[in-house]
Order: sequence, then C-alpha cells, then structure tokens
Amino acid sequence: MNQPITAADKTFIALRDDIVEGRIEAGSKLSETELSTKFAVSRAVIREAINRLESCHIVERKANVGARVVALSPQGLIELYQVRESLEGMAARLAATNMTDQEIADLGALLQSHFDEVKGGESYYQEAGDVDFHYRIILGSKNKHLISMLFDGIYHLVRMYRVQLGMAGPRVTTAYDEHKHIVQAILNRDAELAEMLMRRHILYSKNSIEHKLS
Amino acid sequence: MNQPITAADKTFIALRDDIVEGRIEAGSKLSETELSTKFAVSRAVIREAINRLESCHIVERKANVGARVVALSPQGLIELYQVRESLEGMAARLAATNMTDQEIADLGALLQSHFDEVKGGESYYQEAGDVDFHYRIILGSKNKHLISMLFDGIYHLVRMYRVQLGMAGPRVTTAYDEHKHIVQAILNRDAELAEMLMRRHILYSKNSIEHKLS
DNA sequence: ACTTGCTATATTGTCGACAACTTAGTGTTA
DNA sequence: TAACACTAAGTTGTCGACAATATAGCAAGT
Repeated sequence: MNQPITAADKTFIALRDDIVEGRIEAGSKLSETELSTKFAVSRAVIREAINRLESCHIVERKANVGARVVALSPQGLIELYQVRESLEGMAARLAATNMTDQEIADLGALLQSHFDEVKGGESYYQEAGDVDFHYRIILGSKNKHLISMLFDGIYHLVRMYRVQLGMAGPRVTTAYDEHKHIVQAILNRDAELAEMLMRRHILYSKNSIEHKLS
Repeated sequence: MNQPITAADKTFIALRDDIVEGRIEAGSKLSETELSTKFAVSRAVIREAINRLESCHIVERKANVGARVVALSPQGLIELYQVRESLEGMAARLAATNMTDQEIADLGALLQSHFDEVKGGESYYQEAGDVDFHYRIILGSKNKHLISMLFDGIYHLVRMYRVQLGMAGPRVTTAYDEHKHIVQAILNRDAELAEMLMRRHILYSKNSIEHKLS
C-alpha cells in the first residue's frame, strides 16, 4: 500500500499517525462510533482500520469490548529493540549479499550527504536520515517478510515510542561512524561482519535510550 | 485469541486451516461472496477474516480487485527460514536469560520424552514434538513481539509450505541432538551459545529442505 | 453496609443493500 | 487486422440498521 486507495486505507493511515504522533494518547479507548463521526466514514471503515492497527500491535482488541491504544512501557521498548536487533542484523547480513553495486554506491552517497549535514551542524535531518539509512539496508535484504515486518510493524511502534517518550535524535556523530563501518562491510560483501555491526549499532542505540529513561 | 469468540474468529481460523492444509490451493482467488455462502456468514465476516489472513501474509489483496492465496516458491521458503533463523535465534538467546528453572526442567523432560519416542521407532509425533520444542523456547523468551510474530505469522506459513510441498518430518535423530545441545546451553544460561546453536539448527533444517527440493 | 440480581444503556458484532470500481466482451473505426 | 471506446456483468468497497454482548446504575434482600 504505497499510496492509499480506499477510504479504509486513508483512515488507517490517518488514525495510525494520530496515535503515533500522540494526538490520541497511549492507553486510551478507541470508540468506533466516535471515530466514524470524526473521520466522516462508516463504522465498517473504522473497524477495518482498527483491525489493521491491531495487526501492527498499535492497538489491542478484546471481543465485544473494544480496542485500546497500547500502553507504552520501558520494558516494551526494550522488547522492541531486541526484535529490531535480530531482524535488522539479518537484513544487513542479507544486504551484504543481495544489494547491487549501484545500490551500495547510492547508500555511500547518502552517508556522505549525512556527513556534510552533521559537519555543517544541522541536526534537523538527523532522524529522517537515520531512518533512511536503515530503510535502504532493509530493502537491500530483498527479503519480503523482513521488509514488511520492519516497515509495517516495528518502525511505527519505534517512532511512537520516540515521539511520546520525547527523545529527539541522540548519538548523531557516533551513529555516523557506525553507519560508515556497516556500509564498508557491505561494500566488502562481508555478510558476517555487516550483521555484527548492525546488531551492535542497534544495541548501542538501545543502551543509549535506556540510559535516558533511567 | 486463544479460543475463538466471534464468528469472524471462527471463520478466520477455519479459512486459514483450509489454506494451510491445502484444501484451498495456493495462488487461487478468494471470492468474498462465494466464501460467505460456504461458511454461512455475511460478507463482512469474510472480509474481516481475509484482512487478518493478509496480515499473516497468507493472502495478498489488491484494492478493488480481490484477494489471492499466496503462491509458494522455493525462494519464498528460503526467505521464511531466514526470518526464522533470525527471530528464533534471538528467542533462544533471551530464553537462556528469561526462562525459569522450572520451565527449563520441563523442557528437559519434554526432550527426554522425544528421545524415548525416537528410540521406540515412533516417528508419528515427530513434527508435533519439534513444534512443541520450538514453541516453548519462543515462549521462554518472554518477548511479546517475538512470540506473536512467530506464532501468528511465520509458523502457519512454514506449516503451509511443509504440507503443500509434502515434506514429512525429516532429520529426526540429528535434530534431537541439536535440541539437546540447545537445552544444555539454556541450562548453563549461556545466551550467546544458545542463539548460535538455534541458528545453526534452523540453518541445517533449511539446507535439508533445499536439498529435498532440488 | 455489603452483596446480589435486574434493568437500562451503550458499545461491539453481524447483516443485507447500494455504490464504486475493474474487467471482459462487443462493436466501431482507421 | 489492430486499436480504441463503450457497454454490461460481476466483484469489491461502503453504508445504515439490527442483533448480541458487556457495563454501570439501581433496587432489593441479608
């Protein structure tokens, strides 16, 4: 679903963004009738949107009771990063084998542009840039399941945590070095090393976040 | 959803089983009206079931066109096992830390019962036993996302491949030894080793399957 | 006062009908 | 003959109404 077609698509995305960006607060109940008036669509559309959100683990549903936005907890964030470490590590491993030379070259160029920004003192693009970097490596794995799990599931949840626990981009400069080494490993087609470095990279990121939370 | 409550729950499970067990063939189109008469429920219920199946990657939907059962391919199976290797490796790692002594003891007992069966020449329980073993380790990770991704998503797909590509339980005896070593690593609370062994175990399993397919 | 059971209300689950879209088929034109 | 436009049939998307279930409030009894 690169671009929304049906009303259910649009409602799903709008509702997801409302939740991820915190305009609908974590843990709150989602009333179908209320949402159907708010978005000016029928309850059937709302129900489909909520069902999809449940598949993303953004809301939880109980039969005959209703849906609630998931509650955020430090433990939840840690679990999320454990899954990220696992999946993105594998993605980096596969990317080292499956990315085309052109894709790797583009990735290097992206990294260079990040370096220029960081050197120039701009931190604005920092998070978007980080996401873009990971994005490309995940795509580079060429593994459908991996891509879908991370993009459709994990990443929105990670973003939800980031926004709501209020953590603007940390670790700009060190993260840049880590990114550089990962690209180098992929360039060398060293799958083993690429996976290790990516796992470390995410582990450090997790530790940094844990530190901020305590 | 441990036990189905609503009609949509039951229909989802029934439809999923029909697909996984091959009674609805891979790649075929799912007509909403047709299914609604077959299961004697309204189209709304069928649509919800199909939506859930889409989330599991068991069917693919295109807007205004319809849903098809996914097509099976050797490449698809390989990708699935890559994800399994990644996630279950992490599960074993976490299980080594998070399982209680009691849970580990139970796991050891389960393994012993498998040994007795294998020694007794019974191969009937082999697949169920293998699933049960992995099941417990995944639960032992205590990681909600990991558990849900594997049980709700990957495992049904793996089973679909197994059934439809017609591979009854392979590697009984060697798999037993691998299981034994994994339990030993968990017992020693050696997270690093537990992950490695689990990854190897699944990798071997993948190689065995690839060999059968060629 | 506390529990129990009923009732009223509100919410979710299910249904059948209509609207919007896709696609296959037909006929027309260059 | 090939390409295009249009029509008609069938499928999916959306809607509003009804049925089933859960919850809160009140009443009655111990």
